Amino acid sequence: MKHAGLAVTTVADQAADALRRKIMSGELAEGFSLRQDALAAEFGISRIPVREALVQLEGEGLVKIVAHKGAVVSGLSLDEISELFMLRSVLEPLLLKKSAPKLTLEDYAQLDAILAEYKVELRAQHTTRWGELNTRLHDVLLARADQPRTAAIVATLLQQTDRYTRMQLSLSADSIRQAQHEHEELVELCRSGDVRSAASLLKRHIEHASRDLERFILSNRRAR
Amino acid sequence: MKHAGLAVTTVADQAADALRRKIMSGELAEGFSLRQDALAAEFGISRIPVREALVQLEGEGLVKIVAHKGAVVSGLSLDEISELFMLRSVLEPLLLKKSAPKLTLEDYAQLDAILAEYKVELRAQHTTRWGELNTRLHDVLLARADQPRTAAIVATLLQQTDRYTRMQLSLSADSIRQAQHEHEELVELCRSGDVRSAASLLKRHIEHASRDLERFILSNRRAR
DNA sequence: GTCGTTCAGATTGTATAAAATATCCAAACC
DNA sequence: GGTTTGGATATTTTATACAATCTGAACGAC
Repeated sequence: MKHAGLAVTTVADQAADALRRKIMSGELAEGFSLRQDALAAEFGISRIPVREALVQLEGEGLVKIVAHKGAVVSGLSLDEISELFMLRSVLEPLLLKKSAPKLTLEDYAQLDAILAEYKVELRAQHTTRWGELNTRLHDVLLARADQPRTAAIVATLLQQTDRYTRMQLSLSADSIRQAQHEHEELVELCRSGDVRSAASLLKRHIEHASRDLERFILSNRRAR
Repeated sequence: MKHAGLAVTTVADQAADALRRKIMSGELAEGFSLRQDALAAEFGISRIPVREALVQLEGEGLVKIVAHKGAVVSGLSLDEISELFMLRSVLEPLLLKKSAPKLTLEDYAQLDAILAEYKVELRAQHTTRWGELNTRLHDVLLARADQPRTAAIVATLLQQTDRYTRMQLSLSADSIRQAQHEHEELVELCRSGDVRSAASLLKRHIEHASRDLERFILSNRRAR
């Protein structure tokens, strides 16, 4: 994935990274209008790299550009969110089956570290960090599958669902504990070599998260 | 899908469409270096819309941009091609299951028309048209699934595999007939309401095409 | 002879300025 | 009163001009 690269070379990429972070963190909410000159002024750059950044992000589904009208932070409908989770529930187990047997000791060390930090941050209520850790965990688990295109798609899906997962986690302590528990079990199953069980747990884990989130959104919508 | 829109509003989008067509038709081969000012001169426009077109196409996986080096038509390795077909074999049956029951009489009329034209063009050796018909058939079959994100992903996959499918079809009369036969059976199964069989045939159809293509590429590679 | 360096040429990336387009509000018309 | 047409404003889109970066080859040192 592009934004995983450490040395960002062009201003447009830097702007894309900055915007991506702001959108994913929720600092820029759904439907927020992204005016080019405002962004250019904010970053201290010209509008052309801003435009390119927006085009990039549109490809990732984070913003929507309408010709001669402007760009807005794209919001997902409940149906779309469910669909993205459905896709994850299909694709991630597929990757896990190929990736799990190839995980190295370093990978497991990383996974353990993530799980540990997750546990710590649980008390601190660092919602932004949760999302990062969540995404990172899935990334590491699936990284060894050696299927770059699938991995890229899954990464985009994770990116798009991340916002909503975080929103939900920040308001439901139960969901957090549940996710943490499932993550630990998942890593343990992979370590023990039980790939089939791990894959099916991963599928259930994603479906579970999806159902939770749907319920959360529906109840929240009524409340408004 | 963006390039399905009829009224293209911006020059950048027009350039993207033109480039897309040229790449998919094979007029611009793998690895071909896309110089910005050359393209700008060719289209009679400035370089900025050319740049945006390239960024868009990069998001679709058709070109690869390296900062300060340039853009090239992206070529796929055999592994990547196989991976894309694998993804199609997973996602397309999923869509078909949801789409098939909702297909209208108009849809079937369209499908029949495509099959009929395919049969005619078979004799005429119009390879470019084959690819279009092939993609269109899959598109129509899956259109009613009402899962826009999945459909978008599949559309991109079709787009990227199309080049290679066409290359193979143009050199193997057997493959063409095989595909035609499977397509006809597929439509028939959908019409009869046997969704499960249709989905599994579709999966086999894609896997079959993939195996054929792999063999073709391998033998061709040795020949060089 | 091989390696490192420097410099010219070409190409991409960015900034500034001009053109095209959509939105909004008021005035005229039915 | 409601609808529509016109122009003013804001925003995007494109073009031109300039700066930064890379590539490749010639040159010299070891």
